[in-house]
Amino acid sequence: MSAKPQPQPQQNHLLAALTPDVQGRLFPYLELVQLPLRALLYESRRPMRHVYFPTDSIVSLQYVMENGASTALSVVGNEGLLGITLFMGGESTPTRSMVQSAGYAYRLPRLRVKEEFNRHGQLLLLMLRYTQALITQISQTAVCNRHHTIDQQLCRWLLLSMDRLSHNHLTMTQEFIGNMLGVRREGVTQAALKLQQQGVISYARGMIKVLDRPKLEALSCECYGVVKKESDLLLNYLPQRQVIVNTDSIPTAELSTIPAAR
Amino acid sequence: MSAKPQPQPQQNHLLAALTPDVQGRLFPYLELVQLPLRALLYESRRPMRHVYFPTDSIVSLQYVMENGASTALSVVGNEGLLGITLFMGGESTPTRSMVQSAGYAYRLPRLRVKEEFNRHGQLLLLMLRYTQALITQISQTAVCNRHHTIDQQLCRWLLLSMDRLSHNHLTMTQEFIGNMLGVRREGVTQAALKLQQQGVISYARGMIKVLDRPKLEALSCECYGVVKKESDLLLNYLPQRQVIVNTDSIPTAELSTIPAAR
DNA sequence: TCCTTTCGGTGCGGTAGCGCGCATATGGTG
DNA sequence: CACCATATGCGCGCTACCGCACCGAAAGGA
Repeated sequence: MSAKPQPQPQQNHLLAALTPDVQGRLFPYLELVQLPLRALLYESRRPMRHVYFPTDSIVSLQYVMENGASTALSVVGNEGLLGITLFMGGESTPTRSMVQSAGYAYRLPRLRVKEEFNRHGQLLLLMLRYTQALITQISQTAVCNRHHTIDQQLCRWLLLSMDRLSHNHLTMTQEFIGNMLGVRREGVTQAALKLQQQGVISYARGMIKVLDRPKLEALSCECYGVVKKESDLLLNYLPQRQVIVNTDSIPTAELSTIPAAR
Repeated sequence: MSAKPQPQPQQNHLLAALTPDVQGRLFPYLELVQLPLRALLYESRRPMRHVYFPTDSIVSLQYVMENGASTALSVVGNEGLLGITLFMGGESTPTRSMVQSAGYAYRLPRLRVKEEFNRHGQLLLLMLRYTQALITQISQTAVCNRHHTIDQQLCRWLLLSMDRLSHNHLTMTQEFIGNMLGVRREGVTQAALKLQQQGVISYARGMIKVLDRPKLEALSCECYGVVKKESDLLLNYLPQRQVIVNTDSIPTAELSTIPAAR
């Protein structure tokens, strides 16, 4: 957060994969927004106004139960987008989207998306493909929740998050990870301890560094591999063009934020 | 299975919701197939040739792990269709689809679906809406797997299955349900015993009867309600036309079957 | 500098669900 | 009618995880 980043639409793989003509139509309407940690892009059952394309932020989809406990269903970064409901035909979902790693995203008003969608072109195809990958990820979360230990799930979570970042460290507390996985903080502590003792990660007060990624993958359950493989298969785009865009004074999206994790 | 059923395309809600012109284009290509218990419509990572529209059968999507254990991700009956991957842009998925309650389904060759899909009309919209409902169901499975007891999950499962049948009895053993929920058979036995003692269900050797549905709903976790509500919201179609079609000597789809549950 | 808040580490009793082994009933088949 | 495969019931020890309570250390604000 110290050095000014230089977000550009093409950092998002979906935006980058569009052909110039589609980009020409859409990019003028893109709005760059800053996403602080814990901000909510969508709340459960509230109308959705934009579709978000993360560049260097990570957002997770979660379901919040009646008693307040939550579970993350998937992780979305620069490989994807948020707001699939808008083009799938609904207006809201029972899930919410929370920023899990601060950063930037471009967003497009609902109307523009629907407009472009109705042209039945490239954007439609891309979005559907991405939705398919998302379904795989949610499915695998279900499987993992049923069959695997917290240790394995932590590995999966770290890997999924790392894949969406350009560096090897994550800013999140164990309490936070517990909320994501839907387990106790103490459970995460135990799992993290084991990983640290094995030299796979190191951490301190909300900063986690991955030291040995191959080992992390080995310790993870098959779920990570399945999701990764399927995503790569589905989202194997054209090579991405590089465009340099310098930006300044980017607004923070007017979003509600989760207080402190209780 | 004693009395000959009279399947008709309109028993499937999605087919019924199509306007006559679309029906006119598609129905000539519909093929009625019989789906025996435990038949596999799709196997993991195998090419998919048809889209299936169940009339009175129930099919579940499941993921099979490397060690052979499985978990159901969702239940599909006459409210939906199987093979969303075909129009989402993939050719296969890591999940398989297994018949959970024998019956009939109409199927459409892949090519016809894609053709109609490319017209970007009603079928596209319907399918996307259904996909959204399916995502909700899979998500809720993930939540349920994490947070709820076997007792609650059994209730959810029974309710989801009942909603897709026109009668109040299910033909499935506890062993089978265990495979679906990804839990031990003994766990299901315990849960079923409790339900029977409370007079909510009665069962014997693979035949389960639901005696007190309201109580079943009360004993279920919130997951069932969320899925139901969201589906009703998304799939709230036009009133369905009734057409009587008499059929005879319906072929069984050439499908592989799971041996006996081990 | 002090004080408060946050983060991570630990221990303890309780429980849901697992793996396993075995007993019993029952419906279908020969 | 006899038999057998199948479906269900039950007990036992074990493990992963939970809820709770408490601690110390580090970070950060005043």
